[in-house]
Amino acid sequence: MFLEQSGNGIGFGEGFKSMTINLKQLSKLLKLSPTTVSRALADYPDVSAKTRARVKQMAIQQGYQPNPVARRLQKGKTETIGIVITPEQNYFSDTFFIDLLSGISNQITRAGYELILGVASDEEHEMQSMRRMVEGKRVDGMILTLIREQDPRVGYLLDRDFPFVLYGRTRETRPYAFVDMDGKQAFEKACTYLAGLGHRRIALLNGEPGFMFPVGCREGYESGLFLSGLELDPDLIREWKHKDPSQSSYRWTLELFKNDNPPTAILFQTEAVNGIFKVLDALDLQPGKDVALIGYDDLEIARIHRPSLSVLRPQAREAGQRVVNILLEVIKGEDPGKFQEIHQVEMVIRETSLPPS
Amino acid sequence: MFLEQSGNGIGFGEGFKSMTINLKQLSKLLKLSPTTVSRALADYPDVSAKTRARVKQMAIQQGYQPNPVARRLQKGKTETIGIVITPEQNYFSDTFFIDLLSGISNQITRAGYELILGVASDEEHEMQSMRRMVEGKRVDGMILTLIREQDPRVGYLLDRDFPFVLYGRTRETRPYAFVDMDGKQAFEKACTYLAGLGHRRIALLNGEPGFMFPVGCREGYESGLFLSGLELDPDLIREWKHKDPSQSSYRWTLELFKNDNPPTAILFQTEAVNGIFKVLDALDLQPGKDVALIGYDDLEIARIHRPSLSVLRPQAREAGQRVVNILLEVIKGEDPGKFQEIHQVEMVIRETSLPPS
DNA sequence: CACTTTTCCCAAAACGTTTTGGAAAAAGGA
DNA sequence: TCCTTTTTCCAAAACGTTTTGGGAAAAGTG
Repeated sequence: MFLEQSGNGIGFGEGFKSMTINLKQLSKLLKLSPTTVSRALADYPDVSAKTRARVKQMAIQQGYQPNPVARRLQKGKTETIGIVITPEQNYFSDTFFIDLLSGISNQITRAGYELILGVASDEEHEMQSMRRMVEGKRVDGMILTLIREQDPRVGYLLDRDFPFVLYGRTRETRPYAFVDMDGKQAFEKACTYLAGLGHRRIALLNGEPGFMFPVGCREGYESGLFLSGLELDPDLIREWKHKDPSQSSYRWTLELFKNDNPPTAILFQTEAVNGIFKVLDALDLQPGKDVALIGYDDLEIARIHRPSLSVLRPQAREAGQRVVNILLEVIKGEDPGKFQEIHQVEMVIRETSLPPS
Repeated sequence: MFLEQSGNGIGFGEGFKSMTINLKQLSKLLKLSPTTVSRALADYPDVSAKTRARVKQMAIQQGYQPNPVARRLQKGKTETIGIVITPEQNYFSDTFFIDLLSGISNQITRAGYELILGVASDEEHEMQSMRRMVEGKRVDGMILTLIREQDPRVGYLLDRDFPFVLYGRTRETRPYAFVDMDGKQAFEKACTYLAGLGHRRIALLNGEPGFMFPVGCREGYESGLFLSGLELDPDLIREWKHKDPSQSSYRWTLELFKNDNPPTAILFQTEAVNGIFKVLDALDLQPGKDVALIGYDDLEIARIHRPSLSVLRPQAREAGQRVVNILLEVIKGEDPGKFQEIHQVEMVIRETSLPPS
């Protein structure tokens, strides 16, 4: 046996397993009861300052760390939170998502919790993976991303009073906790900015229908047009469809320019970025000069590209941290309805947002 | 209190917490001892077929699932395996990595295990995150990716006999388990293929130095040249440097064509894909027609691009599944040295690998 | 029928913590 | 000095499983 081999020759000498000391052994070393040692380490007031110091010093010296599994059993908590990702939406390969995940992970670690990850190929497996975590008592709370307008996961969790926080929002009347980016404000701001530069034909390449986020973006776009005194032209709006290859971001953008009266500016979601650059290249249009562009998400390519791309920049890391902090509160028993945050999105003006030529 | 509220009004009636039944309650319902119920569910032979059936039926009816935390404590295993990702390397946004992760996750779930995820910003935090998992007794084994030539993680884990499997390889003489892609064979194959088409100036845009994978790729490239009777021109080799913006894939590719005698074909790693397309566009060179291209990883863009991109396609999902199966064996106590797999990489010829014009 | 074997079940211990409910010792008050 | 209060510690129970080590009943065997 590979791991067990070094278990215990003479008492507990060397090797991996024996490097790890438990509470009973530590208390024996200190000639104290496990109770006292446990309470000393947890800073209970009913242990004297002197012994507390002694205990802590010995704990450090011996490299004692309480066994998390045992603590979880006793405390009746898993100290674990779950998330399920769906690689099908290429959403996942956005740096934005990595930033979100990074914020989530770091905050969870800071709290002494664990993040368990499920990878699901579609909606059905997504639900299945979540149910396994929830009903299998594997997590204390769930984080949900990529929220749909009608999202069965939210109803499921609300029905059983299970703690969760959304990154995003859904159509649900019961109160629940969420952190969302203000897509409406962002697109409104970008739209009025472009209109302020003199653009009159502003297109929107929006995210996939069915998801909640594009709804707000469209509202912001329409509101931006209205505030600028511009008419809405339905022909200037395109929606990404992930499953439909005939709607690839390339063809999608191309159609826009087949218009008799093509746009002079484009607002777009991340999904469109590759297609847009290719189409502009193909049509020999200079980004910024011939067509103004403002994208969503500050991808690496947006900074590196020449001309550099103006973008709406969500603070994904910060949002991830907030999601975790809120979830921990909800797990503690706080009312989830108290935690409904809408974060502002910064607009970063670079080189692709010039006035029309 | 939000979650606790429904705990126990009359015995245990309704609400989330009470939906979940434990072994003792189940055994009471069956008028059996917890021992027997536990053993019935685990298919021990010392419980009669009749009662086993009765137990299983009741378990299903009551939706009983053993509390994983309690089982872990008793079994002395966490039933959990850990992985740490580093978003800094933009490696992580490859669909390849998602495929790998997807294979890993699914296989782990199938085994009834859990995958816990750490996100680290640099090498130091990577190590720190791993140590927390290992020394904190939070996992039974580790999966390592993005392996460097000298990788301290491997020595650390070997030193304490802790189970782990590498996706990739490193320079380490002690035996350890790994699953690696045969980059050497892949690049040799691609190189000889291009040479066979008549190309004489074949460039290599390789991955970041310090990592192990590009080493094999370069070997394969050199071996491919040799087998085809071509001379190695150091000027046709470029290496990606993530931290150095002056070495962006764009400038990187551009340099290649500043050569008096530019390449007629390019072999490249994923990191280069954006830069290559941009440079070719800028120089007005048609991929395939003017310059033959074979990339690594079957990214979405490789299929969608016109002309579609010939690639070397690693089977990341399958590799992820193997990694998990091997790790489970190693955790069981099998000798890790027995598990050293090098997987072949398929070459997919599409439209960018034509003879020189 | 008496003895052995097989079948079927279970009480108790164990995993490593934290919490509960004291109890002994020290300190304070009269 | 005696009683009360505070300080400091600890034994035992609990969390929900699985494993250990039988033991009673049923089934074979002669």
